[in-house]
Amino acid sequence: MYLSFQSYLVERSGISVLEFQSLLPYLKEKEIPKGTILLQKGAICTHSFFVESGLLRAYSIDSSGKEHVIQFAPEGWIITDRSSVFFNHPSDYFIETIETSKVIYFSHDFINQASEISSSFRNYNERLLQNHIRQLQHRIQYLLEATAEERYLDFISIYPDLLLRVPQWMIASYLGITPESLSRVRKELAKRNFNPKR
Amino acid sequence: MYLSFQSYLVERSGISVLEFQSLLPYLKEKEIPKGTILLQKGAICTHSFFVESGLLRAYSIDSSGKEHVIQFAPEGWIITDRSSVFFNHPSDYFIETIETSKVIYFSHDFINQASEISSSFRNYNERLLQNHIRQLQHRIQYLLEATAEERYLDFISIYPDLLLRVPQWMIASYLGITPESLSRVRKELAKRNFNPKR
DNA sequence: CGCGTGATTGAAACCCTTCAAGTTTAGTGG
DNA sequence: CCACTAAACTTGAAGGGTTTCAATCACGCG
Repeated sequence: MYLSFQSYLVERSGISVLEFQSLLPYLKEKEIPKGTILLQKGAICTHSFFVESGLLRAYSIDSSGKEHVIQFAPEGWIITDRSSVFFNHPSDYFIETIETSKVIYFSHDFINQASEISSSFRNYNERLLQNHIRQLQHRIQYLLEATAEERYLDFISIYPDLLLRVPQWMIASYLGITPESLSRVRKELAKRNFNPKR
Repeated sequence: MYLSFQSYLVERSGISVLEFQSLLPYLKEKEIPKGTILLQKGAICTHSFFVESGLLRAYSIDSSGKEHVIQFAPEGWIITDRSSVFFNHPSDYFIETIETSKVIYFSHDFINQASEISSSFRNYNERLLQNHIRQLQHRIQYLLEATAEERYLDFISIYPDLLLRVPQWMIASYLGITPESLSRVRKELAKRNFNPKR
């Protein structure tokens, strides 16, 4: 059952199968029903989650009670509150399953141990961090520069597969607009003969 | 002249003075006049910049020609396009001196070499990355959740010292609003007897 | 079948932008 | 040190994009 995570890591990080096997004690796998909260705001995030199947999201709730989606994580993605894990701070957000999902839990110890025994894993982990920064930067750029429509087009070009799986109001939340606005954006695009893959 | 960078690194990263001395070949220092561009959009960012004195900023220019400030870097800060350095991609933005500045240039080789000879430097570097992620996440949260006024108040609580040194239109650009809007926000705050340190 | 959640649509309100003046500030050369 | 100019900041009025609120429609699930 860890096979998917194993082949993922072996392929991406260059860690060997044997090395991975030695890390098994740091892992646990769970099947999580749809709508389950894996991380509560205010709690310290002790684990990161690798999604073997299903779909998760991270979101915050602001002072006026509105949700803001921070990240989606379909199969093959990792989702966590890095800052909370790394700095041992209470988390600012929630992590929840959007679909029933098979999830691998791994702690910071896993990463430390893996970095210890495999320098290529250490490099891989840094690549992950750098990539995360790149992605956050991209999102900031779009929030500063782009209209709702442009942000939506960007979203579907990056995550075309999520269009069908994520409720529209969550996408709106990710884009920083209301569901009503997204609906109007889509209507406008349809009028101009735009057709996302569906 | 490298003393400030040396004591900064020794104190923060736990690298020893001797180790730092051995890294000197990877460093160069320059005095840069105000308004000089250190990194051009489209160029590959080969160096990071430690600010010994003065003030720099990173900014992008969008398709309609508008500037968007990504980061300010006063003395004691590091400014760079991490993604460009790490992935060898053309940079999306510019880095420019707002004031005449004394700047230390260091390449990725410096970081690799320092990580090689000092595990505490390696840890420090990861802390830097994690911290960067935390800060970007915070900014996204504010762009999604907060009004112009809230973003401004957040800005001056985090960077009170920059208020006096950075032209207002650049702060507006950082906040994602027009200079006119920021002016009105400030007027509104003044009317409500709000007084930033000045 | 009916209920609840999500999506759509309309109208009014709101925040912020745009454009177009003015005013202030800062820097430069005489 | 003043005069001049350019840049930065302010202010007003009009406009645009997005939100809010409310009502309606569509659909999946018990």
